[in-house]
Amino acid sequence: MKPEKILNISVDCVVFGYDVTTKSLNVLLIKRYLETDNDILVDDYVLTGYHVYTHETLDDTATRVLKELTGLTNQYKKQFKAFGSPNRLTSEKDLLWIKNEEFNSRTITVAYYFLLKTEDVDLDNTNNNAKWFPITDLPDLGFDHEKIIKEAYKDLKEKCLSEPIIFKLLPDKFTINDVQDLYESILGIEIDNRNFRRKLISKKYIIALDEKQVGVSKKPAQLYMFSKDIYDKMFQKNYLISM
Amino acid sequence: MKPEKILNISVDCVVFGYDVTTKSLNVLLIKRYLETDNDILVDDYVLTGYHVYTHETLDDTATRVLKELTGLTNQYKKQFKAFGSPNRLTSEKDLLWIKNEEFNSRTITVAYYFLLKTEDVDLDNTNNNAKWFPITDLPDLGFDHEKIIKEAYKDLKEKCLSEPIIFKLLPDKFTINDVQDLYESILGIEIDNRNFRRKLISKKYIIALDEKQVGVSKKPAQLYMFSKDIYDKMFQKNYLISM
DNA sequence: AGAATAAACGTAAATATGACGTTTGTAAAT
DNA sequence: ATTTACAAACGTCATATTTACGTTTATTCT
Repeated sequence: MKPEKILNISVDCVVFGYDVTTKSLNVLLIKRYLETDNDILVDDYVLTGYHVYTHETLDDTATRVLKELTGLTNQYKKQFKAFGSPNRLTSEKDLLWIKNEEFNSRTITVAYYFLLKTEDVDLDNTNNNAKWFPITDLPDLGFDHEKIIKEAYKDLKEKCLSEPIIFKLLPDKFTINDVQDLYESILGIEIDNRNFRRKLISKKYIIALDEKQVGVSKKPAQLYMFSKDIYDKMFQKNYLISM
Repeated sequence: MKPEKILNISVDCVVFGYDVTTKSLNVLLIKRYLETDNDILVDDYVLTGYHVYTHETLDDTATRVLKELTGLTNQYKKQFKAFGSPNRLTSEKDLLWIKNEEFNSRTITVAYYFLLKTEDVDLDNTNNNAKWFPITDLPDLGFDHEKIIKEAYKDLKEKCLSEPIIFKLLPDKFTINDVQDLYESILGIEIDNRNFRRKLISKKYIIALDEKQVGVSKKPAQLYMFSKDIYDKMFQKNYLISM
């Protein structure tokens, strides 16, 4: 009962970043481009990913990918799914590209997503042609990366309803409306501001700071922070059966 | 940027089965045994898993594993995590076993869990020495399979709070108390029967049948079924932000 | 000083939850 | 045939949460 052929494993990373000013949930993608004398053969975007070294854990590989892409470490990451359909990479474009990169069988990938602030990434300092795209307006994507992004997004949607991971996407100091805007961006829904406000402020782990927004042209909003310590202490998760 | 060494991939499956009569959530495990003339070298249990063929998807592999283990197809399955630490398989027992089976590098595994009814599995018809163990009383486990089972269980606990997957573990016709017992088994909590009853019956997708239990020595309980159709139709999931 | 506007607060009805006590229907025992 | 045992099934009330709105306040800009 041996496999017919040895398989190759890589880790692909969906990097989510939230831009507070434009209120846009973005994905970081890198440009793929290949041309002959008179033809553009490949011109689209892909996720970053590397092959897994045998001496490292899958988490290590993901961390390495993010480091090389953004220079960042210690960002929230989650392994959300492995993709391994045998015909993942059969489009002409992808085969061309794989030859070009001298890979020979990039079949199975373990996918992670990262949550960070767009402002923490200095795109000019990355060697890759990396660029942010709103999750609602993705470009042409290579391989099966559109599918991978969709699945990551789906997982993020679910996860942000049961855990306070949303704060990983926000600056340390934020307004109530920032949080609401982010929820609305992720879930694609509208939320009543008055009710949302009341509910969020009532949480013990949402701490009002002695600070307000500066440089805004209207009434400046109160700034808050998220206390992971307090959240962890009251960690008796809401085990209500809601179906 | 090539990997130092080609990696091998397998799929391991955690098969959960619920036994309505004993009210026990069980895991199906297979016996691992190896001895020399005067020594027992390996004597424990493991999950079933196979290597991934290049022509099949990961889902296919999982389906194949379940089929060969139980004869069943079309059971609920979920890919919940990939495990790939480089030192997963370093215990003496495991190395011995791997040599014995002529595997040479079983390093990365994509793990699935299945949900089914214990009554659907005919253990006498399986060639493997398969046996059910209560999740609360697992035997000695080989490889890193205890960790994998724990993660599967954790995922199941979370999942059953947000989706009606619990009915995959129950017979088509069940009583309200069956459902409560199962929730209690999975979550390890006690639930007030009167409140649970009220809540469950109020769901439109829980259909009262024109049938009652037979062969019980007390007041026979009303039987119900779960309507996936109705559930799917009212699929506007409870997008409440509960943190 | 006044206008404009986002931030922040308030209220009342409807719904859901949590913690209990009570009644009912059936099989088995007498 | 009546009684008994017992799980199934129903009921109630106080409290908490949600939903759906209207109103006030603080600040910047003109």
